[in-house]
Amino acid sequence: MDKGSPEAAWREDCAPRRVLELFATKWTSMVLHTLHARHQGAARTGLLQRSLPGISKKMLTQTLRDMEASGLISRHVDSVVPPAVTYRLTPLGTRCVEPVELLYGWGRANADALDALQPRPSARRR
Amino acid sequence: MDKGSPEAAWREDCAPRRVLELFATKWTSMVLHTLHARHQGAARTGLLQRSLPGISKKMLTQTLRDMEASGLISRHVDSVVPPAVTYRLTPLGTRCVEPVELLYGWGRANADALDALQPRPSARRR
DNA sequence: CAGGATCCTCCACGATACTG
DNA sequence: CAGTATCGTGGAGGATCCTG
Repeated sequence: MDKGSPEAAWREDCAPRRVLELFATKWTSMVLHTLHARHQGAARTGLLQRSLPGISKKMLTQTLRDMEASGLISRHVDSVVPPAVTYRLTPLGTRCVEPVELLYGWGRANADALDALQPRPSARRR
Repeated sequence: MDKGSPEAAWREDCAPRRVLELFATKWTSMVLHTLHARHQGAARTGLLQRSLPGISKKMLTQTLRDMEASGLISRHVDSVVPPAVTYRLTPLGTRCVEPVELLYGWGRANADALDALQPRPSARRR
């Protein structure tokens, strides 16, 4: 592990940085939060989609795929006839939930302050 | 689109959700981390850019603007002749650092597991 | 029900050049 | 040094149809 860079900051491919980039997606953190806070760490695809207003089936699947590849969740195919797929938080993912929940809680705690400041998240001047 | 579903989950415009979307950007979390962990909560523009390999001047400014609008940081113009602008974490921003640092720490702690799982962050197969 | 395959839109992001 | 303006691009993200 070469950490000798004086001022060179963290390399672009270091693990923490890749983690932060993992969450630089629209749905990753919200899927994680929903899975944990609303479904005790396990839920089927349809339920997840219903729990995430606005997400498209494509993005749900894609996000779940990425999270699975990152070891945050695991995929379980229960049945066969009408496919019943359940996603569960892995131990790794469960440990990762804590920071996200803190961020979420921070948002709730400061909702008023945030509402007062931000007129609209997407309303950027043109 | 029918709104007001009974189990419609969290509304799309609730504060926590907007917070998570705030961090669904490439640089927000990294600017926050850098500002806190490497510069004790205050740094000038140039230093920030040098601390964030790969960021463009445009994105730096834009990210800083958004963070300022969200109350995470404050902007201080020190001099006049050669502009010397310093950005500082606000109390709000400082409290927000904790979750991000946890996420960052989680990445460091599980770097090996993450490296083993993820072949390449940008190499998405379809 | 889960999710692949397609097509398309739009904006996040980057490179460059310019101002004060 | 800090910031803006402009332009171009990739790819995230959405809608729709189709499969087992």
